[in-house]
Amino acid sequence: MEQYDPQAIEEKWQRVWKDERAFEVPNPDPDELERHGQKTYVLEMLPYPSGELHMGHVRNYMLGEVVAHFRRRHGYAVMRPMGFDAFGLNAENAAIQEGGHPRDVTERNIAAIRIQMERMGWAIDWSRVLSSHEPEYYRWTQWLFLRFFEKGLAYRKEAPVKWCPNDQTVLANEQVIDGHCERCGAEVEARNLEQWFFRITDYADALLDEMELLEAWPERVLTMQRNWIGRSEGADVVFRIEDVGEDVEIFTTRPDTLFGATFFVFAPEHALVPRLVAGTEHEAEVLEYVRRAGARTTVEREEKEKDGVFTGRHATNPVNGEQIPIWVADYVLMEYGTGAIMAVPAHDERDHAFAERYGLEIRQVVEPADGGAPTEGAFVAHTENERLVNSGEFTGNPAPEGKQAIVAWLAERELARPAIRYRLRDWLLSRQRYWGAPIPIVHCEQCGIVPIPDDELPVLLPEVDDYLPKGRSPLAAAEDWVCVSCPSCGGEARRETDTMDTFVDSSWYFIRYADAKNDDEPFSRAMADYWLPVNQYIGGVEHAILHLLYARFFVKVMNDLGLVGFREPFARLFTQGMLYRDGAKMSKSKGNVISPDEYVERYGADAARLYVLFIGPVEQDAEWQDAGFEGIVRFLHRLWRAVGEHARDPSLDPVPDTPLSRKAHRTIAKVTDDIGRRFALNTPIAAVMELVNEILKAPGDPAARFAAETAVSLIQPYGSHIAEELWERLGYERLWTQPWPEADPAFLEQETTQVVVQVNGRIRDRLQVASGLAEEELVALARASERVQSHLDGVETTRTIVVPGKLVNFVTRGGTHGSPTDPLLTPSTN
RNA sequence: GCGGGCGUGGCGGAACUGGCAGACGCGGCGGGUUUAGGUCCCGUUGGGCCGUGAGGCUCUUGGAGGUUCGAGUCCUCCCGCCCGCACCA
Repeated sequence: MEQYDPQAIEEKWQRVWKDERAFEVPNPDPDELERHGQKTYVLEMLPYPSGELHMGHVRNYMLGEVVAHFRRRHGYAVMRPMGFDAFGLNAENAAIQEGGHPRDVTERNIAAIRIQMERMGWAIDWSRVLSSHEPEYYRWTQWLFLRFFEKGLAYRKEAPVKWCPNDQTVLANEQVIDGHCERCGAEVEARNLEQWFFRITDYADALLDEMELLEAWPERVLTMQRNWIGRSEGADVVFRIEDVGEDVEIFTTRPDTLFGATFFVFAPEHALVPRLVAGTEHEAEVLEYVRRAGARTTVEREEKEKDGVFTGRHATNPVNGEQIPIWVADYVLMEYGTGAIMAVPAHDERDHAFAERYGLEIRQVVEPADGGAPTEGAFVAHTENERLVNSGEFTGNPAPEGKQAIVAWLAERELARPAIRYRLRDWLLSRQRYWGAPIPIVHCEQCGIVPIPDDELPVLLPEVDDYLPKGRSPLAAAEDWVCVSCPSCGGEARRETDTMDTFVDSSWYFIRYADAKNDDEPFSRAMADYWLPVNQYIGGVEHAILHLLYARFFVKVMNDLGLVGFREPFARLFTQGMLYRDGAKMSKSKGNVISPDEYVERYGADAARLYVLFIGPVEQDAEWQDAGFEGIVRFLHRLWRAVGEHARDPSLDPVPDTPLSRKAHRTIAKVTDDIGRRFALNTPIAAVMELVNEILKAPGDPAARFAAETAVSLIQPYGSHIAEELWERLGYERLWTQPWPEADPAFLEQETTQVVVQVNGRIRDRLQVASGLAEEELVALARASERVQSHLDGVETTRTIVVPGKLVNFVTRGGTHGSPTDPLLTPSTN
């Protein structure tokens, strides 16, 4: 048999798959959905076409590849589509760097990635391919925006927003990490701007509660989303400021500590602050403080020691009428709650630090239920069981009851009500950038904000000479495009010039795949409901609170609008680990990417396909190591040789019972369990390596051909080309359509098994014994062993543990620290 | 600080429900093929001690305890690393 030539066979099979449309899955006839067989939807997150694929991508897509092949060969119709997240800053910045028009650069990148993907031989249904920058796609993104707008779920308002001075655009809260732009790392600035928002906060509870509908999501991702949504239960409480005749609401999660509120704090940005001090001796000092605080960045505010300034005013604590001093301090944030707090220095670390610094009263009002002497002026952390002290008529109550009682008491006087607050903010979706879907809105002097009628969609992205970011949308420069007549009154109007955040595009693409060619609607509900929710979604954990939260929100809204019949987009989520190199995440900006191209060119796609999975557990990060790659290349050569040596052997039926046929069946069982149940994709490769090694060591085994066929069949999801070629050389056709092999239990059961014999838990011998041997006989055999004898000589056996088919353990008097028990033979509990 | 994860040979990792620790691969060592190097093939490979030898004993999964006949696996405490969240009232 000739040498293994990956280039030749890979080209050959890729052509066959293309010609035969091997991985295209047509949609069923809408009237015959029930008669359709089993189907499944496997999806990996779509790439940004901001460059070419690197090995990190290859690893990601190999996950879906193996799952898709595995399920297809289990008889499922598998939809596994692919697309390109083509709009947005990633692609646009790549275009700016390369110096071309974003469309040209993006489309060039898409073409290059598609070639790479086809060269990897991935079983993708290319008939459903989509790209979010195409009018055929973003037309429906705009259409969906309008549905949201009609329901009041997309709205425009002026608000303090995060501005990235480098990317020259506003950002969503989710895109700000530690005060820095998620994309470019520049420190973000606060600005007051009129922007478009999605009302995701209306869905905060649904996003939390409906996590129960998810079949399998990593706990880590759910936790991140829970933290991000940040639901807190407590109460809004009114503090009256008599001096200026104002009632101010604050939010607290601990209304039971109201008796410990010894001062009151406003955020510097709070609108009431200037009025509070107007004309007083404190005015200059307070306004100066407010000015300085405004100049500080979020990061500076956090890192410095807490400071603030007294206003000279007092607020009334509603529970006891006490007049407490009002301060202004920038550790209180305008963005959360009401921008004002009651300070309870005895039980809040931040308030405590502040009180210590300025000599304010610290009054303990809760204590652990099991007593403990209260220390004057100390910070007392909250505990599981605590009760109120120094709290008037509420003293002695356990904290939870005290909380309710105090709120109820205040509510009767209209001074408080139960309240729930979220950390989650509405999703800021408008961007002052060129490369995105235009927001389909016009601004009319007469009618205000007017949506573009559906039949005028898409609103095409205009051509402009200069698409570089300027701080206002480059679309504004396309004067002809901007000036339109109002769809409502026909008068003069101007188009909205902001574009949509690219996360809008990717919040519904997974439904479009189900009906990708539909020109009349974004997708037919029948097809969407047929394929979705996605059975297995695969992607990086970096999208835990951006894409994955937005997509869930979109689906809930679409469900409420009657567009789809499901509430969650992704039933099962798998987050794969990152591929590192030189200790850093592989990324273009760090310059440490490894392109699959040179490896594919030299060793073939199959070697790369296997190696990215063999490197370690897919859910864990992995460090790229060139050295290990050689091992996979050698294995493929061994596989080629092992199968070649037996390709002309007769195919025996039934397969003889030999060591090799047994090994083959054990391998089937392991690989099937690893892929199907455990989602362990590295160990199946090791198992097939073992099988191949044994074939090479036992050339005369009459089941060698069967073992070789098995190895080929099991490695097919990984090394699809070599497997297909060898399958053909074995005299068969189209392995990708063949049923997955089944392990025959008769071959799994060994005639003899190895039993470990221990004395006091230490291994003294290993015995080959007949399977299913009675316990008594097994013990007798074990006891008869010479090596065991030497350890049992002259000592009394107090106990004998038997695990059938596995182990015998003799326990002797004084042999272990455990207490000896009477019966000579103790049946094992496991 | 809170939440999640991880810690196993020289390296990547295996051991899924407590039952042979180190599968598989890399690297190393020895040998074969080769004019030579590389490739390729075969063998071997956790540490220590004893034995001329076959072999035997013993230690070992970040550390210390515990449960158990038996612990990498379960429990408690500690150490280290990674990730996420964090003046959220």
